[in-house]
Amino acid sequence: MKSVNLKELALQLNLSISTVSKALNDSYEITPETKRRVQELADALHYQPNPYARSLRKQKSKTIAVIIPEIANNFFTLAINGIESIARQHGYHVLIYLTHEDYQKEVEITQLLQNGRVDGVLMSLSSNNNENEHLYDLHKKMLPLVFFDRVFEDLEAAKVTTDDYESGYKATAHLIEQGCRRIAHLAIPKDLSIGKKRMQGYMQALNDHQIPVQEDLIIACTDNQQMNYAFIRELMERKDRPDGIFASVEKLAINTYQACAELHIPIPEEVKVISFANLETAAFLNPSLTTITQPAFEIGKQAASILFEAIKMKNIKNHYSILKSVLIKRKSTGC
Amino acid sequence: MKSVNLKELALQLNLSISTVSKALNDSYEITPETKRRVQELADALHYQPNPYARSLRKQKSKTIAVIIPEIANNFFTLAINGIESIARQHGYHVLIYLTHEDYQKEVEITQLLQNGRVDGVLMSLSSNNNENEHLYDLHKKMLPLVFFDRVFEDLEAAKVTTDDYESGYKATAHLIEQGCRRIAHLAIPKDLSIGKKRMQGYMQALNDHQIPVQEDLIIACTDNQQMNYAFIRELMERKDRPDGIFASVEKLAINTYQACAELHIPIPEEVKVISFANLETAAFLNPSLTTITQPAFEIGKQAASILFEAIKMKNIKNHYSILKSVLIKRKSTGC
DNA sequence: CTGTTAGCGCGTTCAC
DNA sequence: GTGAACGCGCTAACAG
Repeated sequence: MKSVNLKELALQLNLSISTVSKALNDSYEITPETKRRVQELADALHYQPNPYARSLRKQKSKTIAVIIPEIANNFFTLAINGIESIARQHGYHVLIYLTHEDYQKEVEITQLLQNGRVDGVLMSLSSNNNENEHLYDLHKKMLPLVFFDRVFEDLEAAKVTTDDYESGYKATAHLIEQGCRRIAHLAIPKDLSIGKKRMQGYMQALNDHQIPVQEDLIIACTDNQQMNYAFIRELMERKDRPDGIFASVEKLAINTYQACAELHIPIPEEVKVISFANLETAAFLNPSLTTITQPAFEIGKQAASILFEAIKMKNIKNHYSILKSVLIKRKSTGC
Repeated sequence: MKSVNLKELALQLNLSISTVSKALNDSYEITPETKRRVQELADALHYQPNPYARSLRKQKSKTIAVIIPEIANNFFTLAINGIESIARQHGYHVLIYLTHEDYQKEVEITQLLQNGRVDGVLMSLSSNNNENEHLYDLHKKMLPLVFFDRVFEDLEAAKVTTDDYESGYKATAHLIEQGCRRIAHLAIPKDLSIGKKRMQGYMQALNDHQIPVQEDLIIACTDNQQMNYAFIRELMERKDRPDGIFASVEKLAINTYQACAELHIPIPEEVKVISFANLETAAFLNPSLTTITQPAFEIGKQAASILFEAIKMKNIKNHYSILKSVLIKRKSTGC
């Protein structure tokens, strides 16, 4: 507990506290010889400046916050990976907060960060997002803020996403090329930016191929996996069930596989599936699964880089970066 | 940036700073009426105490650190989930650090935490762990420290794990009951506590069933997935290939499935696989996969709870909690 | 019941 | 080139 501080060093060196401080900060007004003496003792005693005293004095915390809806999600874990690596590079620390898709928690968390605890915030929105006053509050505090993946379009802030509209379009077009005509979309909430865009891509692709959009083929999924599963199973039990499925997140693809297995519907012979998926696992679900892989790690890195730039420049950025996803077709290796 | 502070409140209320402070901290020596007035203005101005000033004064940071080897790993994401929920419950903040299985990074990170930045540390060790001086250093600082999953046995500290020995034993015994006689073990490094214990369980089960241990059926895997895959493929290409596989982590099971698919070896007809796995995904890899599911969320919660107890009591605990894993057998639903 | 004072550890004037 | 003094914002001890 009793850690060495400047006072302790000053005492042992017969110097004043401020001299020691300057020496350690390599001030030009200190003799090289003195610097050496100070540095030597500091090393010997393993001196480390108290981060909170320093933060108080410099009004800088060397800490950023990452707010995400959930963590048991490959996209977010990869993104955190990227964020952490950039943060470490800048000598920054990373606080993590989970909203569990709960709007109330999201509000609470943003309020925790209004008091200078962090120098900047990286954020991916939860669904159930009706009001957004808490985001405007953050913005008013002039706290650098970068959205990634699930962004809030209305706010002047930096945003980093993947090409969700384009991916949704390509995914749907791919199924159409495969001969599918009754393509279902397992959709995530429309109040999420990514949900909306993926849906728009889906719709546009159908339109461009003169296939009418059927409302009953669009399944509005939520974070309740059991309900999702029930909906999907119901969908596959219909007489006029879809011949193609565009799943907007990996979990929904997994649910689909399970439902089809239980109903003895062979994939991909009778139903073709394409899904967003970011780690190898999905590829092994069924070697025939076509996946759309997002550059999650890159997104994390880029979002963090933009944040640090904003912190350094003390201004709020208003970029909109869109990174490309990759559509990976796999050959079925049989069973 | 300019945030309201006690001084500001005191000024507007014609009170002294300390009175305002006491009022907000609900001190018994302040009149209810004054408390109300203070609280009212504080609410109106959205006053929030500066966390760093408070930390400096109270020598408490309300922050803990979580150090883990990697995050793209279902066990750790679930554990973080548990940790975060308990931390929030205690009004604590969570800093996250990734070692990427790199010993040097682990040392650097532990050094970052020696200066009072955090009130306690939750840690799961990286492999390549030869020396452990950095852990003794942490311990000497009297910083509450709780290991989870990958623990360091030699240190007097709290440790929370699953029943890895028992799980390894049961997994192997299960394969033996299924008729397997040539059982391979895809092992993680022995310098990890969990690797050692799972291996011991494997060996003991073989011994108890009079099956000789064959060194060439024990594959020493690392965090290099490509090499792991090469080893596994080589294993399955042998004429006398194993009829059962005990994978010590989920990724190795996935590698096995891929190798078998490429070599046209049917699972589970010719090779039976059992693996540690903590999220639903693995179950859908192949419905026949038997999994050992660890209570990762519970481990995170329990580790965090013990840590907070230690922080509160200002003493170092020396528990050793072992939580039970669950072996889940699934029926093959065919293909 | 309220105010004055001191100091947590550090960095930054400003004298000397 | 060095040191004394102040303040970042807050809490705690002591007066009154």
